[in-house]
Formats: sequence, C-alpha cells, structure tokens
Amino acid sequence: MEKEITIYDIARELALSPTTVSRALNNHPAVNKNTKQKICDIAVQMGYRSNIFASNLRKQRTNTIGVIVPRLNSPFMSSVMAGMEKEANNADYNLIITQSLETMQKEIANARTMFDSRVDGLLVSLAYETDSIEHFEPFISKGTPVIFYDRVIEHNKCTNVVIDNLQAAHKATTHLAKQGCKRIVHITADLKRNVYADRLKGYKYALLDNNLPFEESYVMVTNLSEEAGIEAAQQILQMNPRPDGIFVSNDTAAVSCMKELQKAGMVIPNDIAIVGFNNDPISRVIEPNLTTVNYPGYEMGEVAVRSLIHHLNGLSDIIITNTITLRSDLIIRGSSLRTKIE
Amino acid sequence: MEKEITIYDIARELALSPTTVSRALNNHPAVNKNTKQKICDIAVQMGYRSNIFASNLRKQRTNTIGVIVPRLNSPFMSSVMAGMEKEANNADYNLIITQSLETMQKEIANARTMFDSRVDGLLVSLAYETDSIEHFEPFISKGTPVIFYDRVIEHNKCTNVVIDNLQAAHKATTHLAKQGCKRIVHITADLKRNVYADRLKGYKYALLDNNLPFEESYVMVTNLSEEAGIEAAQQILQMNPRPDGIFVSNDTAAVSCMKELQKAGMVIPNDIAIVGFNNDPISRVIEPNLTTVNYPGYEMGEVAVRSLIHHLNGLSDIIITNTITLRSDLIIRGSSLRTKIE
DNA sequence: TTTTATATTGCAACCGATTGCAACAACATT
DNA sequence: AATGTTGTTGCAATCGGTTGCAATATAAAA
Repeated sequence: MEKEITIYDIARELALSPTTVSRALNNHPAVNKNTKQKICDIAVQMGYRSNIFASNLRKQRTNTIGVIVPRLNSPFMSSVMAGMEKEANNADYNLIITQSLETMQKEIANARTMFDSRVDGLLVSLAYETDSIEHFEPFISKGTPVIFYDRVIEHNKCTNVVIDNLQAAHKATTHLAKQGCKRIVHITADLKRNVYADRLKGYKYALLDNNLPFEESYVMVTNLSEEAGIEAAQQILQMNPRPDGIFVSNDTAAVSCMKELQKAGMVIPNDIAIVGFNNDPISRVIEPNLTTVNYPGYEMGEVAVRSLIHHLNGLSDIIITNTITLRSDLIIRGSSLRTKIE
Repeated sequence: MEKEITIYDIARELALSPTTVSRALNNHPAVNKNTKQKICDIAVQMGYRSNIFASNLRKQRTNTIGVIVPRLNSPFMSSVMAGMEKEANNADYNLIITQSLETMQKEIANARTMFDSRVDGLLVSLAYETDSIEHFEPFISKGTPVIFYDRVIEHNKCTNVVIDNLQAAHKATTHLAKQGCKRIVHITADLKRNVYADRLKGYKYALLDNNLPFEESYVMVTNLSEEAGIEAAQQILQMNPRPDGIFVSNDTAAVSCMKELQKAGMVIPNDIAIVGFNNDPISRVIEPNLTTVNYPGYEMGEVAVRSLIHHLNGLSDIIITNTITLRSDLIIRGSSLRTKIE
C-alpha cells in the first residue's frame, strides 16, 4: 500500500507553495510558463494523481452524472447507455447507473442514492409504476438539472428527450390500414407512461383518419414481456371476428405474439399483419421480418447527455429547451407487407 | 439554491459537538441511545444529507466499484451489468461504468479514469485488442482488488470469474459430432482472449475424442458481428467438400450465418447443423431455434460483484480465490437436432 | 468515603485541493 | 523619483466529516 502523492509533496520538492502547484496543474493563467512546465513534469514523474474528493469537496461539483433506468438488460436501454457513456466520457464526466426494475420504491431509493452522491445532473427514464415525481424535487430545488428521456413526464423545470410517439404510432397504424387491415389490435403497456399513452393516441387518431372504428376491447394493456405476447396471441385467436392487424408497443412482445399466432396456423401478414416497436435485433431474425419503428436509442443517449452537459455549463439557461424530439421512422418489412408494390 | 445542512448545523441546534453528531449518524456504540435518537430525528427533520466527499476524503474509501466493459450494448453484457448493479446496490456500492469499445487505448484511458476516481475495486472484461495489462498495475500495487470476468487473463493477484469455456465448447462440438457431423467449422474471434482460445481448445479436443480430423482451414477468426456471420456463410458455401456442422462463438454471428445459408437453399440442420453461444433472445426466435450454450450473464455479474465486496471486506484474504467458474450448459434446439429422439 | 471501572462527550488535528486577497518584483509611465 | 501596471507567488481560510486521545460524569466496588 503506497503513499499517495499530494500537491504538498510536489510543492515541497520544488520549494513552492501548494497554491502554485494547484494552479499549475489546473492550467491557471497566472502561473509562469516555466514553473508550470516544471510542476507538470515532476507531477508526472512522481506519479501524482489528483484527489477527486478533496477537489469535489472544495468545488462542490462532482463531474458525475446519475442515470436511473427501468432495466439495464434490454436492447433498447443498453443502446441508450452506450450512447450516454460515449458522450459522458468525451466530456470527462462519469456515469453512475442504477435500475429501478420498474418499481417506484426502487426508483425513489435510487434517487436518494444519486442525491447523496451529489451528482451534477440526473437522467431518468421512469418506471412503469411511478405516479409521482416528488422524489426528484430535491434535485430541482437544489438547482441540479434533471432530464427525462424516453419515459418522461411534464415538468416545467425539466427537459424531456423523446421521439414523437404519437406520430410513430400513427404511421404504424396507418400503414396497417393501408395494407387493408380493418380490425387492428393494439398491444401496449401501462398508460401512465407517456410513451404508451401517446402511442395509444396515435393509434386512435390513425383509426379515425382511416375511417376505422375504435374498439375498446382491441386495446390490450400488458407488461410487454415475451409471455404477454403469447397471452395476447391466445386472446386474439379467441376473438370473433378475428383481428387482422396488430400494432405492438415493443418487439419482444410482437415477436412472441407472432410466433404464437404462427403456431396456431395463422399466416403473417396475410391473415394478420403485425407491426412492432424499437427495431431490436430480433425483429430482423423472425420470419417474416418484423415491421417496426426504428427507435434511435444510441442517439437518444448521446443527446440526453449532451443536453445535460449544456445545462451544466450554463449554456442553455436562456433557451430553456423543454423538449427534444428525435426522428424515428417506420421500417417496413415482411410481417405487414401484403402487396409487393407499395 | 438552498444551503446544505451539515453536522455542524445539527450540532449547534442540539448544543452538542460535531463529533457526537457524526458518531450518532454512523451508529457508533459510544453514543447515548437517547442522544442518538434525538440527533437522528433532527437530522431527518432538517433534511440532512451526508457529504460523501468529505467522508471519502477522510476515510480514503469511496464505496464505488469501477466496471470496464468492451461494449454495453450486447444482450450478454447488459445482463452482466444488470446483475452487477443489483448486487452493488444491495451492498450500498455505486457503479461507475465505462466501455473500451474493444480498443486497448480506450481501455487504458478508462483504467486511468477509474484510478483517478479512486474506485475501491475494479471489474474488467478485456477488449479484443488488449495484449498487456500493465494499465492495471497501479491498482494492484495500491492494493485495490481487480477482478476479471468473462474475458480474463491470468494474474496471480487477481480473481477471475468465468465459465468453463473449454468444456462448453467440447460439449457443443461433441453434440454436433453425435448428430453425425463430420466436417465441423468453428467460427470464433481473436484468440488472444481466453474465451475464444479455450473454446478452440474444447473444439479441437472434442474432434479428437470423436475421431474427427482437425482442419486448420475450418477455424475462422472473425469479429463475430452480424456481417462476419454472413461472410463466413459465404465462405462455407464455397468449400468443397461442404462442411456439415458449425460451432459459432456467439449467437449474433450464428444467426446471421444461418440465415445466409438458408437463403442459399441449405436446410438446417439436415444439410448443416449449427450451434451458437450465449443464449441471446434471438436464438429462440430464429427458425429452427438455435442450439446454444447458456451463458449465465446475470449470475456472472452478481458473482463478480459479490466476490469483489468480499475482498473489500477482507473476508477472502486467507482463501485467495483465484478462479470462480460458473456452470453453463448446452441448450439443444432445432438448429442442430437431426433425430427426433436423443 | 475513596478508588476504580464504565459510559459519554468534546477537542483538535486531519484528509487534499481550491481560491480571495495580499504581497512583491520587475518594468513602464509621467 | 514617484506612481501605475503587469506578472507571479503565497497566506490562510475553507469545504464537511472522521478519529485518537483526553476529559468529565456517573455508577460500582472497596
């Protein structure tokens, strides 16, 4: 266990004050060039490492960004994380990541951890359960920026990073209608979350715009798991008349649903056309390939971090960016394409 | 921007010393029960939050674990992360995560960041490129435990968390042989990494044990990407005589390879049987379902963190656990199963 | 009543870097 | 020669909690 080198050691070595050493290492202009060079050289030579805690304690800043995510292990979220890590790394910020596992209780605990860790900013995608965001108030009243992404909520002090879920759902549903679907089911998740509420709206509006009736019983609220997809398929098979189109709010459930339907003898897309959401890798593996909404997770991660860092640098105080909307588009593949020409 | 409450504020409020307040909040035995209660009550009431930096600075401990991972966005790695986060959270540790993107340069930079952040311990899965681990020496000579997982390297001061790659590959290859495959190709990645080197060994030994010849040209070293799988398939189609079995070191490449072969008219598993590795979700989507090695990523993450925390608590100083091997098993599915009865 | 053990509490130094303010030197200006 | 300017450097306080050691109070033992 070796001793750590401090600026005091360097100061002693060169018969200077710790002040000057500190300034030199931070490239402060008021230090002589030669002195600076000498200090930096010997710092490297002695193997000096700045003590972040002393620095943070003094500066009241941590260079750390907190991320609260529902779950880490989904293709979408891990893309987001990857994008975030890249941008944070670029800007010399560290990332502390926790997962709420879709429970509000955990989310509150995570928020507390982040608060105690004094993160400079917070990135949050809300859990299914969450129905209040009081637990983020401490950040807001302390002036720590909070940015929501993907699963967001309206708050006049927070920026949201999202895609246009309504539009995406509208496109997806319209596409199904254009393929001749008359009875389109929508499989989605907890409507507390904007993403699902907005998609439902997009679905409804699209039905309206295509002169199709809206049926309450055609909206299935699930947890979008693999099992949920299977159960949904079983229900759909029971329905009479049988639906001829399905718009699912993620690819996992879309794929498992599709497989279950195929198992029951349904032909996709002729009997039933299917559209998913996210563009997970599985969507390009299933046969026929799944039509889905390309969700730019990596970019969303990048944008969220970049925007947060802007805030931290005080660059966006004037322009209070309230919502950043990323482009997403429908990727049409075999699972919904009935006519060869479109 | 509100003022932070400190132990000094609490001390003043109760006409006590900061010392006693500090002790009370840390549940030190030498503080009167009633006093302790009073302090804790008022701390909550005043909204006190401990300043981690002051505490870390003094205690020379951070309660933070560093994780260096090749990439975040793979199903396997995100499972590992999820497991790690869960365990770390349980033990009140924070996780700082960075990705090397498979380059050694980034890995070195990440290691430096972690060092500067004074993580209490480090969890590493090596990049493809890495051919020296000097960059982890600072940790080791400082006494900071380093644990390698998945992509590991031998080091007499470090614990490794792995699965038995040799055995898994042996089982996979033997399975193909038992299905009647005579010419088994192995698609894998950089042999610098133990996981791929060991799987190659397992493959070779299995060939030997099943009286099949080893062909140098049957080993294809790639980066295991989707594209790599397609290219490999194209090469395989060119071979004469054509291989009748493929053991691929991950599911991504296995699936894309399989699809490419199917596109060329090959029937899986009859013409060519395929086995993958990892048990990613796509392996259960492709038709026929992909036989693969179940890689317990989530458990690996849990175990790695748990083991690190043991180290940190000084529990495993005596028993220097050098290698922890997790169980993995072959999941046999349609892509390799030629006979209905096995 | 005196001595000894035990329970509580506080003093003061410390962890290491940062920063407002003052000091000082060297040089230019009037 | 007196004053102003610019460039460098250092003093000393500060951030907020932790901890070895000493001090005091209280209870138990002699």
